[in-house]
Amino acid sequence: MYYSPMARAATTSDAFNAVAEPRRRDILSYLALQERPVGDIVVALGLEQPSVSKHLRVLKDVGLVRVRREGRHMLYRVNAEAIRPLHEWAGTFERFWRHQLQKVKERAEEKMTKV
Amino acid sequence: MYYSPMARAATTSDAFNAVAEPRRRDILSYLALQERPVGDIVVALGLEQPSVSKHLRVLKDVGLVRVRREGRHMLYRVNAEAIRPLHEWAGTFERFWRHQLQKVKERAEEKMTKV
DNA sequence: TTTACATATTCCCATATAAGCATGTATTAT
DNA sequence: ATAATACATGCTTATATGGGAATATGTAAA
Repeated sequence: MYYSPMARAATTSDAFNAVAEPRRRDILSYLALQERPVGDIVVALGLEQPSVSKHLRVLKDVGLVRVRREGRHMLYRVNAEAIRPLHEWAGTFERFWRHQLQKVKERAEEKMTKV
Repeated sequence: MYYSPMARAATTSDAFNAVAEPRRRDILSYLALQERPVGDIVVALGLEQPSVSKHLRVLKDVGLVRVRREGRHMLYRVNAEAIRPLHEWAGTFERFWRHQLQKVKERAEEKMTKV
């Protein structure tokens, strides 16, 4: 078997790769409030329709959004559950940034008492 | 000026793009515990040394890690503060997945009382 | 059945990898 | 000064975009 370079993981490989694209984060934030048809996203974010459809495809492939049809409209909504892994991974570092802030605070207080 | 397509945002454009690569998340998790030289990461994660150096370069460029030299060793450590934006963005969806879980729970309880 | 509307898909192309391999650069040891 | 150690960087290559433009698909309205 020959060498096959995985230049960069596919955007559809997981939620991390999918949300790396800023427009996709914008779309998710917009959809967070409420289920919406594609056209609304196009107008709200000022993007081209094909571009929005492609981004939605990626989001759907990784389970970050769900769709249902209503007449000519495709109503997309966020599947928040799929964002949890991201939140939890980042959360494993929470105690470290708290610790860093604590040290900054301590130094500030030390400076105050010295005055 | 001509059209210049940004095929995909640079891995160094922000923390979101930097952590999209699984190996870089592995490196961050490994460094979370403690400051480490490059060689330790190579051994611990079983990657090629140039590969680790390049990943560290990306992480450093977006401020996810800091370095200091100690003799021949370059000691890398996590800058947890840079992971916060990620945690906070994902956190804006927390109430939605809680809400989803709540509905699942309610349906389950409804089913129980019906029996 | 045309027509209009809403969305999805295809094709093209410049760009940015990530891994492998080779080589350059510090810094310490001999 | 030379060798060895620890990293960083450069080069090549196959791959996966994301935007633009055009076109296809699906549904409802006339």
